[in-house]
Amino acid sequence: MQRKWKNFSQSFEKCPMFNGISTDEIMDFLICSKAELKQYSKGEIIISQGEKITSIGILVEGKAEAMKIDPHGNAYLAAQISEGNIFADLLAAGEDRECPVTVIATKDSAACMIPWKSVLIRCEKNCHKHNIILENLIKAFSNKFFELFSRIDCLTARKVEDKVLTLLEKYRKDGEDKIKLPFDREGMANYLAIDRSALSRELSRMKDKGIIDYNKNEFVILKKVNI
Amino acid sequence: MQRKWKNFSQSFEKCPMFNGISTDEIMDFLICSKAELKQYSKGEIIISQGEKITSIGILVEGKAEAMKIDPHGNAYLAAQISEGNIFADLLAAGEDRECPVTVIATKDSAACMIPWKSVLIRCEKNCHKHNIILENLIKAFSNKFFELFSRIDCLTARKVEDKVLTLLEKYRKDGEDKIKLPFDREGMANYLAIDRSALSRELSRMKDKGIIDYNKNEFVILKKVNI
DNA sequence: GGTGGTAGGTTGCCAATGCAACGAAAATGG
DNA sequence: CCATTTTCGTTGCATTGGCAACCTACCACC
Repeated sequence: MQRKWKNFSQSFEKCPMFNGISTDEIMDFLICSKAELKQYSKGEIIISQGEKITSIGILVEGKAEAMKIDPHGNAYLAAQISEGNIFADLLAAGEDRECPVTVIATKDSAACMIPWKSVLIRCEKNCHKHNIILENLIKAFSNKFFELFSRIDCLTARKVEDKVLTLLEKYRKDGEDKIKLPFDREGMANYLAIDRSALSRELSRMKDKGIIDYNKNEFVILKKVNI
Repeated sequence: MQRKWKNFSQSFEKCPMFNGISTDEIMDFLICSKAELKQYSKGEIIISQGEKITSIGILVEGKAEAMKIDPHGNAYLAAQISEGNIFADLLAAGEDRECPVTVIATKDSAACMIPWKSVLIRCEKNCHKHNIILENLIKAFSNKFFELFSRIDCLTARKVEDKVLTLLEKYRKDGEDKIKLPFDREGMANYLAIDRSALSRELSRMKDKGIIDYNKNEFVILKKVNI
């Protein structure tokens, strides 16, 4: 039984949920919490939009994407899920909520599904690692929340220029001039909910005006517009 | 000691954090968790942008607003906090995170500040109500998360018409035609990050085109545009 | 080296929408 | 019940940005 989890120990170790937990303790927890292993072929649906989920998932192998269908029927990318990422966590932790996205495996994948109840309820052995895991999870919730929150800052700016500057500020590391974004242009445009060509145009304009400089996905803010 | 909390029992009772907990048990919890009462005059700052907070707050009296300063120095409203609302919860539950907003009392107010550590750590008495409170809080986290998530759906629509329709769908209750929004026009425009007059214009247009009907903040979707 | 594919810059066009200003209607306060 | 304030709709104007089409540079693969 424990064997199957061992194969994926690397994924578990990089999962923020298990920060500060030894590999052996992780294995103990997985057994104690009655986690299940599910496997998916490339293209297979892991969770459908509208479905109700009571287990949190950890992607232990492969890659997946959360797609959202808008009212016009267009599908667009809501999130990428890589090895070691947690998914469906806030969904399972909520009360009887429908999944707002469809999660699809983009490679052959495996996921570890952990019943939310067994995360929440202390196991009989009262293992104190259990507490740390819950605490880690809650921190992950907080991070996900503030990630959305800061995206909203970008989205509520009324002009492309302001959206870009807000985005750059968000990714600026203290003391560093270079800002490296984790997007290509199309990803950046999607994140900001604007047209790719309009973004390109505006970036050029901002470079001409001397507000920013950039090369591929590395940016520098030259001129503080305001504070 | 317990006296001071009694004055605010109504606020605690409507706080989702204490769902299913009796008033007496709430009082026990507040003492056990070393909660503190803080009072603020109208206009006083409760939390400053950039501050780090380790206690979650419950507004037990008055009213407050979370204001955000954008890069141009404009302040805008990020959230309203009424009696019985929890605030700074995801902030305190995160790790060492700076508050992204400034919280200001808009009336003379009182807040109960509960150290996050004492929510997370089981008290020595191992009171099982403690678990329910934590579970309630996590559900509240989930709700706040999905609230943001669905706002992003509205914000990422490229046209005002789509933003409006997405918003209406979000507030539509199953089986009811009338959709009542908790905004005035200006609030609605802010939520959707568009100009108020542009919203008014578009609403009129949509009424003319027979897509929706409305009266004040009550709306009806007449024509399904798509699915 | 050639070839096909992809990412990203450019541009023209025009509809969408931000902005400002105004007026009407409704709500509030005395 | 009147006066004041607030909310909401309307409109003209200038700007913005979505869309489509095209081009270039770069990369991978043969």
